[in-house]
Amino acid sequence: MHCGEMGSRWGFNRTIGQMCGLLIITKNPMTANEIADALSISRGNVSMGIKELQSWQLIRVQHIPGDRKEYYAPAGDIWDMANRVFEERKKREIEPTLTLLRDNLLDEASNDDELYAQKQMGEIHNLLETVTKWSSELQRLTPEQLNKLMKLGSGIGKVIDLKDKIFKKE
Amino acid sequence: MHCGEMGSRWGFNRTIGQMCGLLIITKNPMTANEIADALSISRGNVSMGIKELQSWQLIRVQHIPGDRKEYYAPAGDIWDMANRVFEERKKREIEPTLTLLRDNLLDEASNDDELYAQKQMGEIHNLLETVTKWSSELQRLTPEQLNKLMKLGSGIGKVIDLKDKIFKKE
DNA sequence: ATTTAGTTTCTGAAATTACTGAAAGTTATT
DNA sequence: AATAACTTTCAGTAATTTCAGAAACTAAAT
Repeated sequence: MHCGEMGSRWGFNRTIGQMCGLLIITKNPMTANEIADALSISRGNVSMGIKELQSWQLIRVQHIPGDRKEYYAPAGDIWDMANRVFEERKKREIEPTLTLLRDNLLDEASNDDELYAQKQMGEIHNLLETVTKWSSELQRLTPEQLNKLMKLGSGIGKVIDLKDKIFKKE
Repeated sequence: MHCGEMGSRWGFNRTIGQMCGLLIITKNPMTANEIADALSISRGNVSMGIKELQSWQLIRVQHIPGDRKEYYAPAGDIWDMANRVFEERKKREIEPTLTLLRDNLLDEASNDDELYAQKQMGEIHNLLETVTKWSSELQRLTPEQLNKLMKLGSGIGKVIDLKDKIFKKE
Protein backbone atom coordinates (compact mmCIF):
# COMPACT_ATOMS: atom_id res chain seq x y z
CA MET A 1 0.00 0.00 0.00
CA HIS A 2 2.80 2.39 0.81
CA CYS A 3 4.31 1.79 -2.61
CA GLY A 4 0.97 2.85 -4.01
CA GLU A 5 0.94 6.09 -2.10
CA MET A 6 4.51 6.80 -3.14
CA GLY A 7 3.98 5.57 -6.69
CA SER A 8 3.22 8.89 -8.26
CA ARG A 9 6.15 10.56 -6.57
CA TRP A 10 8.40 7.94 -8.07
CA GLY A 11 7.17 8.52 -11.59
CA PHE A 12 4.31 6.07 -12.08
CA ASN A 13 0.84 5.80 -10.63
CA ARG A 14 -0.71 4.21 -7.59
CA THR A 15 -1.59 0.83 -9.04
CA ILE A 16 1.72 0.44 -10.77
CA GLY A 17 3.56 1.31 -7.60
CA GLN A 18 1.62 -1.34 -5.74
CA MET A 19 2.30 -3.93 -8.38
CA CYS A 20 5.98 -3.23 -8.28
CA GLY A 21 6.11 -3.38 -4.50
CA LEU A 22 4.15 -6.61 -4.46
CA LEU A 23 6.44 -8.32 -6.92
CA ILE A 24 9.48 -7.24 -5.00
CA ILE A 25 8.45 -8.60 -1.65
CA THR A 26 6.89 -11.77 -3.02
CA LYS A 27 9.27 -14.68 -3.17
CA ASN A 28 7.83 -16.47 -6.16
CA PRO A 29 6.92 -15.04 -9.53
CA MET A 30 3.22 -14.22 -9.87
CA THR A 31 0.66 -14.47 -12.64
CA ALA A 32 -1.33 -11.47 -13.75
CA ASN A 33 -4.42 -12.93 -12.11
CA GLU A 34 -2.67 -13.41 -8.81
CA ILE A 35 -1.58 -9.80 -8.91
CA ALA A 36 -5.11 -8.62 -9.67
CA ASP A 37 -6.49 -10.67 -6.78
CA ALA A 38 -3.81 -9.64 -4.34
CA LEU A 39 -4.40 -5.94 -4.99
CA SER A 40 -8.13 -6.10 -5.79
CA ILE A 41 -7.80 -4.42 -9.12
CA SER A 42 -9.10 -5.37 -12.53
CA ARG A 43 -7.33 -7.80 -14.78
CA GLY A 44 -7.13 -5.19 -17.52
CA ASN A 45 -5.45 -2.75 -15.23
CA VAL A 46 -2.83 -5.32 -14.35
CA SER A 47 -2.12 -5.84 -18.01
CA MET A 48 -1.51 -2.13 -18.52
CA GLY A 49 0.63 -1.96 -15.42
CA ILE A 50 2.77 -4.82 -16.61
CA LYS A 51 3.36 -3.07 -19.89
CA GLU A 52 4.42 0.08 -18.09
CA LEU A 53 6.71 -1.72 -15.67
CA GLN A 54 8.31 -3.52 -18.56
CA SER A 55 8.93 -0.22 -20.31
CA TRP A 56 10.84 0.81 -17.18
CA GLN A 57 12.59 -2.56 -17.36
CA LEU A 58 11.61 -3.28 -13.78
CA ILE A 59 9.98 -6.65 -14.27
CA ARG A 60 10.46 -9.60 -16.57
CA VAL A 61 8.35 -12.54 -17.68
CA GLN A 62 9.16 -16.00 -16.56
CA HIS A 63 7.71 -19.14 -18.07
CA ILE A 64 7.21 -22.21 -16.00
CA PRO A 65 7.55 -25.41 -18.06
CA GLY A 66 4.24 -27.10 -18.66
CA ASP A 67 2.34 -24.01 -17.57
CA ARG A 68 0.94 -21.67 -20.14
CA LYS A 69 0.54 -18.67 -17.88
CA GLU A 70 3.04 -15.88 -17.81
CA TYR A 71 4.73 -15.33 -14.50
CA TYR A 72 6.22 -11.99 -13.55
CA ALA A 73 9.18 -11.24 -11.32
CA PRO A 74 11.39 -8.25 -10.60
CA ALA A 75 14.14 -7.77 -13.18
CA GLY A 76 17.40 -7.79 -11.26
CA ASP A 77 18.18 -6.89 -7.70
CA ILE A 78 17.18 -3.79 -5.79
CA TRP A 79 20.21 -1.85 -6.90
CA ASP A 80 19.54 -2.63 -10.56
CA MET A 81 15.97 -1.51 -10.24
CA ALA A 82 16.85 1.75 -8.51
CA ASN A 83 19.32 2.43 -11.25
CA ARG A 84 16.73 1.92 -13.93
CA VAL A 85 14.26 4.22 -12.23
CA PHE A 86 16.97 6.81 -11.95
CA GLU A 87 17.94 6.52 -15.61
CA GLU A 88 14.37 6.63 -16.79
CA ARG A 89 13.66 9.71 -14.75
CA LYS A 90 16.78 11.39 -16.04
CA LYS A 91 15.47 10.76 -19.52
CA ARG A 92 12.08 12.25 -18.70
CA GLU A 93 13.02 15.06 -16.39
CA ILE A 94 16.33 16.33 -17.61
CA GLU A 95 17.01 15.48 -21.21
CA PRO A 96 14.07 17.33 -22.81
CA THR A 97 15.03 20.45 -20.92
CA LEU A 98 18.64 20.14 -21.93
CA THR A 99 17.63 19.96 -25.57
CA LEU A 100 15.39 23.00 -25.29
CA LEU A 101 18.03 25.03 -23.54
CA ARG A 102 20.61 24.20 -26.16
CA ASP A 103 18.27 25.40 -28.89
CA ASN A 104 17.54 28.60 -27.04
CA LEU A 105 21.15 29.37 -26.41
CA LEU A 106 21.79 29.35 -30.14
CA ASP A 107 19.50 32.34 -30.68
CA GLU A 108 21.04 35.76 -30.70
CA ALA A 109 19.83 37.94 -27.82
CA SER A 110 18.50 41.22 -29.12
CA ASN A 111 18.30 43.22 -25.92
CA ASP A 112 19.32 43.39 -22.32
CA ASP A 113 16.46 41.34 -20.96
CA GLU A 114 17.04 38.56 -23.42
CA LEU A 115 20.68 38.60 -22.58
CA TYR A 116 19.87 38.09 -18.94
CA ALA A 117 17.43 35.30 -19.75
CA GLN A 118 20.11 33.57 -21.78
CA LYS A 119 22.64 33.94 -19.02
CA GLN A 120 20.27 32.20 -16.65
CA MET A 121 19.45 29.48 -19.14
CA GLY A 122 23.15 28.96 -19.61
CA GLU A 123 23.53 28.40 -15.89
CA ILE A 124 20.79 25.82 -15.86
CA HIS A 125 22.26 24.13 -18.88
CA ASN A 126 25.65 23.84 -17.23
CA LEU A 127 24.17 22.47 -14.06
CA LEU A 128 22.10 19.84 -15.78
CA GLU A 129 24.92 18.81 -18.01
CA THR A 130 27.30 18.42 -15.12
CA VAL A 131 24.80 16.32 -13.22
CA THR A 132 24.04 13.99 -16.11
CA LYS A 133 27.65 13.51 -17.00
CA TRP A 134 28.61 12.82 -13.43
CA SER A 135 25.80 10.37 -12.84
CA SER A 136 26.52 8.35 -15.93
CA GLU A 137 30.15 8.17 -15.01
CA LEU A 138 29.32 6.92 -11.56
CA GLN A 139 27.55 4.04 -13.22
CA ARG A 140 30.73 3.08 -14.94
CA LEU A 141 32.41 2.27 -11.63
CA THR A 142 32.54 -1.28 -10.39
CA PRO A 143 30.14 -1.97 -7.51
CA GLU A 144 33.20 -2.36 -5.35
CA GLN A 145 34.60 1.06 -6.19
CA LEU A 146 31.18 2.55 -5.74
CA ASN A 147 30.88 1.03 -2.34
CA LYS A 148 34.21 2.45 -1.29
CA LEU A 149 33.23 5.82 -2.60
CA MET A 150 29.99 5.82 -0.62
CA LYS A 151 31.73 4.79 2.55
CA LEU A 152 34.19 7.59 2.03
CA GLY A 153 31.41 10.14 2.35
CA SER A 154 32.60 13.68 2.72
CA GLY A 155 36.06 12.25 3.29
CA ILE A 156 36.14 12.41 -0.47
CA GLY A 157 37.08 16.06 -0.03
CA LYS A 158 40.36 15.12 1.56
CA VAL A 159 41.14 12.59 -1.13
CA ILE A 160 40.60 15.21 -3.81
CA ASP A 161 42.90 17.64 -2.05
CA LEU A 162 45.46 14.89 -1.72
CA LYS A 163 45.27 14.01 -5.37
CA ASP A 164 45.71 17.70 -6.17
CA LYS A 165 48.83 17.90 -4.13
CA ILE A 166 50.38 14.84 -5.70
CA PHE A 167 49.74 15.90 -9.26
CA LYS A 168 50.27 19.60 -8.72
CA LYS A 169 52.93 19.80 -11.37
CA GLU A 170 50.83 18.43 -14.23
CA MET B 1 6.08 27.21 -21.44
CA HIS B 2 8.54 24.38 -21.35
CA CYS B 3 8.85 24.79 -17.59
CA GLY B 4 5.11 24.30 -17.47
CA GLU B 5 5.21 21.07 -19.40
CA MET B 6 8.04 19.82 -17.23
CA GLY B 7 6.51 21.18 -14.03
CA SER B 8 4.74 18.05 -12.93
CA ARG B 9 7.76 15.89 -13.59
CA TRP B 10 9.76 18.14 -11.34
CA GLY B 11 7.34 17.82 -8.45
CA PHE B 12 4.90 20.68 -8.86
CA ASN B 13 2.24 21.50 -11.46
CA ARG B 14 2.12 23.28 -14.77
CA THR B 15 1.33 26.76 -13.54
CA ILE B 16 3.84 26.61 -10.76
CA GLY B 17 6.51 25.43 -13.14
CA GLN B 18 5.77 28.36 -15.43
CA MET B 19 5.89 30.82 -12.59
CA CYS B 20 9.22 29.53 -11.46
CA GLY B 21 10.68 29.62 -14.96
CA LEU B 22 9.39 33.13 -15.53
CA LEU B 23 10.92 34.45 -12.34
CA ILE B 24 14.24 32.87 -13.16
CA ILE B 25 14.64 34.35 -16.60
CA THR B 26 13.24 37.76 -15.69
CA LYS B 27 15.82 40.23 -14.57
CA ASN B 28 13.71 42.28 -12.18
CA PRO B 29 11.47 41.04 -9.39
CA MET B 30 7.80 40.84 -10.37
CA THR B 31 4.50 41.51 -8.64
CA ALA B 32 1.79 38.89 -8.41
CA ASN B 33 -0.25 40.78 -10.96
CA GLU B 34 2.59 40.98 -13.42
CA ILE B 35 3.01 37.24 -13.12
CA ALA B 36 -0.69 36.67 -13.69
CA ASP B 37 -0.65 38.87 -16.78
CA ALA B 38 2.52 37.43 -18.21
CA LEU B 39 1.20 33.90 -17.99
CA SER B 40 -2.50 34.67 -18.51
CA ILE B 41 -3.60 32.91 -15.37
CA SER B 42 -5.86 34.04 -12.57
CA ARG B 43 -4.64 36.17 -9.73
CA GLY B 44 -5.82 33.53 -7.22
CA ASN B 45 -3.83 30.88 -8.95
CA VAL B 46 -0.71 33.00 -8.72
CA SER B 47 -1.27 33.40 -5.03
CA MET B 48 -1.41 29.65 -4.50
CA GLY B 49 1.61 29.18 -6.66
CA ILE B 50 3.59 31.68 -4.67
CA LYS B 51 2.73 29.86 -1.49
CA GLU B 52 3.87 26.58 -2.96
CA LEU B 53 7.10 27.99 -4.36
CA GLN B 54 7.84 29.53 -1.00
CA SER B 55 7.33 26.17 0.66
CA TRP B 56 10.03 24.85 -1.66
CA GLN B 57 12.10 27.89 -0.73
CA LEU B 58 12.55 28.73 -4.38
CA ILE B 59 11.37 32.31 -4.31
CA ARG B 60 11.50 35.17 -1.86
CA VAL B 61 9.59 38.40 -1.37
CA GLN B 62 11.25 41.69 -1.97
CA HIS B 63 9.87 45.02 -0.89
CA ILE B 64 10.61 48.11 -2.86
CA PRO B 65 10.72 51.24 -0.65
CA GLY B 66 7.72 53.46 -1.18
CA ASP B 67 5.84 50.71 -3.00
CA ARG B 68 3.23 48.72 -1.21
CA LYS B 69 3.25 45.76 -3.53
CA GLU B 70 5.17 42.59 -2.88
CA TYR B 71 7.76 41.73 -5.46
CA TYR B 72 8.96 38.18 -6.01
CA ALA B 73 12.35 36.95 -7.13
CA PRO B 74 14.19 33.64 -7.20
CA ALA B 75 15.81 32.77 -3.87
CA GLY B 76 19.47 32.25 -4.59
CA ASP B 77 21.29 31.20 -7.72
CA ILE B 78 20.55 28.26 -9.96
CA TRP B 79 22.70 25.88 -7.99
CA ASP B 80 20.95 26.83 -4.75
CA MET B 81 17.57 26.27 -6.29
CA ALA B 82 18.48 22.90 -7.74
CA ASN B 83 19.76 21.90 -4.35
CA ARG B 84 16.49 22.85 -2.70
CA VAL B 85 14.44 20.94 -5.22
CA PHE B 86 16.66 17.97 -4.66
CA GLU B 87 16.37 18.20 -0.88
CA GLU B 88 12.65 18.68 -0.98
CA ARG B 89 12.18 15.69 -3.20
CA LYS B 90 14.37 13.60 -0.99
CA LYS B 91 12.07 14.54 1.85
CA ARG B 92 8.96 13.60 -0.10
CA GLU B 93 10.17 10.60 -2.03
CA ILE B 94 12.62 8.88 0.22
CA GLU B 95 12.14 9.74 3.85
CA PRO B 96 8.58 8.47 4.29
CA THR B 97 9.61 5.17 2.78
CA LEU B 98 12.64 4.93 4.98
CA THR B 99 10.48 5.40 8.05
CA LEU B 100 8.01 2.78 6.96
CA LEU B 101 10.72 0.28 6.18
CA ARG B 102 12.34 0.78 9.54
CA ASP B 103 9.05 0.09 11.29
CA ASN B 104 8.48 -3.01 9.26
CA LEU B 105 11.91 -4.39 9.89
CA LEU B 106 11.24 -4.30 13.61
CA ASP B 107 8.42 -6.85 13.30
CA GLU B 108 9.27 -10.45 13.80
CA ALA B 109 8.79 -12.52 10.65
CA SER B 110 6.57 -15.50 11.36
CA ASN B 111 7.15 -17.57 8.25
CA ASP B 112 9.30 -18.03 5.23
CA ASP B 113 7.45 -15.59 3.00
CA GLU B 114 7.61 -12.84 5.55
CA LEU B 115 11.27 -13.51 6.01
CA TYR B 116 11.83 -13.03 2.32
CA ALA B 117 9.79 -9.84 2.28
CA GLN B 118 11.85 -8.51 5.11
CA LYS B 119 15.07 -9.40 3.38
CA GLN B 120 13.98 -7.39 0.37
CA MET B 121 12.82 -4.49 2.47
CA GLY B 122 16.18 -4.57 4.19
CA GLU B 123 17.88 -4.22 0.83
CA ILE B 124 15.79 -1.23 -0.09
CA HIS B 125 16.41 0.30 3.28
CA ASN B 126 20.16 -0.02 2.86
CA LEU B 127 20.09 1.44 -0.59
CA LEU B 128 18.03 4.44 0.38
CA GLU B 129 20.07 5.06 3.45
CA THR B 130 23.32 4.93 1.54
CA VAL B 131 22.01 7.34 -1.04
CA THR B 132 20.73 9.87 1.47
CA LYS B 133 23.85 9.76 3.53
CA TRP B 134 26.07 10.16 0.52
CA SER B 135 24.07 13.02 -0.92
CA SER B 136 24.05 14.97 2.30
CA GLU B 137 27.77 14.50 2.66
CA LEU B 138 28.37 15.76 -0.83
CA GLN B 139 26.69 18.95 0.22
CA ARG B 140 29.24 19.40 2.90
CA LEU B 141 31.99 19.83 0.32
CA THR B 142 33.02 23.31 -0.72
CA PRO B 143 31.72 24.31 -4.15
CA GLU B 144 35.30 24.20 -5.31
CA GLN B 145 35.88 20.63 -4.20
CA LEU B 146 32.56 19.64 -5.66
CA ASN B 147 33.50 21.16 -8.95
CA LYS B 148 36.78 19.29 -9.05
CA LEU B 149 34.96 16.10 -8.21
CA MET B 150 32.49 16.57 -11.03
CA LYS B 151 35.21 17.35 -13.51
CA LEU B 152 37.01 14.23 -12.45
CA GLY B 153 34.26 12.11 -13.91
CA SER B 154 35.08 8.47 -14.19
CA GLY B 155 38.64 9.34 -13.23
CA ILE B 156 37.17 9.06 -9.76
CA GLY B 157 37.72 5.32 -10.03
CA LYS B 158 41.45 5.80 -10.36
CA VAL B 159 41.54 8.21 -7.45
CA ILE B 160 39.83 5.68 -5.23
CA ASP B 161 42.28 3.00 -6.23
CA LEU B 162 45.11 5.44 -5.57
CA LYS B 163 43.86 6.24 -2.13
CA ASP B 164 43.60 2.50 -1.46
CA LYS B 165 47.17 1.93 -2.45
CA ILE B 166 48.51 4.72 -0.31
CA PHE B 167 46.64 3.70 2.81
CA LYS B 168 46.91 -0.02 2.23
CA LYS B 169 48.58 -0.62 5.55
CA GLU B 170 45.90 0.95 7.72
C1' DA C 1 -13.73 54.88 10.83
C1' DT C 2 -13.62 54.56 5.83
C1' DT C 3 -11.56 53.88 1.78
C1' DT C 4 -8.27 51.89 -1.02
C1' DA C 5 -4.63 48.72 -2.63
C1' DG C 6 -3.32 44.83 -2.09
C1' DT C 7 -3.24 39.39 -0.71
C1' DT C 8 -5.41 34.91 0.49
C1' DT C 9 -8.89 31.41 0.66
C1' DC C 10 -12.33 28.66 -1.17
C1' DT C 11 -16.01 26.69 -4.30
C1' DG C 12 -17.40 24.50 -8.05
C1' DA C 13 -16.32 23.83 -13.07
C1' DA C 14 -13.06 21.92 -16.45
C1' DA C 15 -9.38 19.09 -17.68
C1' DT C 16 -6.69 15.29 -16.90
C1' DT C 17 -5.64 10.78 -15.43
C1' DA C 18 -6.70 6.14 -13.82
C1' DC C 19 -9.72 2.10 -13.76
C1' DT C 20 -13.15 -1.37 -14.94
C1' DG C 21 -15.26 -4.81 -17.55
C1' DA C 22 -16.40 -6.45 -21.82
C1' DA C 23 -14.83 -7.54 -26.31
C1' DA C 24 -11.12 -8.77 -29.30
C1' DG C 25 -6.81 -10.93 -29.88
C1' DT C 26 -3.32 -14.67 -29.39
C1' DT C 27 -1.43 -19.13 -29.02
C1' DA C 28 -1.26 -23.95 -27.54
C1' DT C 29 -3.88 -28.18 -27.58
C1' DT C 30 -6.96 -31.47 -29.33
C1' DA D 1 -10.38 -26.26 -37.61
C1' DA D 2 -12.34 -25.86 -33.08
C1' DT D 3 -11.76 -25.18 -28.44
C1' DA D 4 -9.66 -23.69 -24.37
C1' DA D 5 -6.57 -20.88 -21.66
C1' DC D 6 -4.73 -16.95 -21.48
C1' DT D 7 -3.52 -11.81 -22.62
C1' DT D 8 -4.37 -7.18 -24.52
C1' DT D 9 -7.05 -3.36 -26.00
C1' DC D 10 -10.38 0.04 -25.58
C1' DA D 11 -14.68 2.75 -24.63
C1' DG D 12 -16.90 4.62 -21.07
C1' DT D 13 -16.93 5.86 -16.19
C1' DA D 14 -14.92 7.28 -11.89
C1' DA D 15 -11.56 9.75 -9.31
C1' DT D 16 -8.29 13.22 -8.94
C1' DT D 17 -6.09 17.41 -9.96
C1' DT D 18 -5.93 22.02 -11.55
C1' DC D 19 -7.81 26.39 -12.13
C1' DA D 20 -10.70 30.80 -12.42
C1' DG D 21 -13.16 34.04 -10.17
C1' DA D 22 -15.74 35.65 -6.37
C1' DA D 23 -15.68 36.59 -1.58
C1' DA D 24 -13.12 37.30 2.54
C1' DC D 25 -9.37 39.15 4.60
C1' DT D 26 -5.41 42.63 5.90
C1' DA D 27 -3.20 46.66 6.43
C1' DA D 28 -1.86 51.39 4.95
C1' DA D 29 -3.58 55.97 3.99
C1' DT D 30 -6.81 59.45 4.60
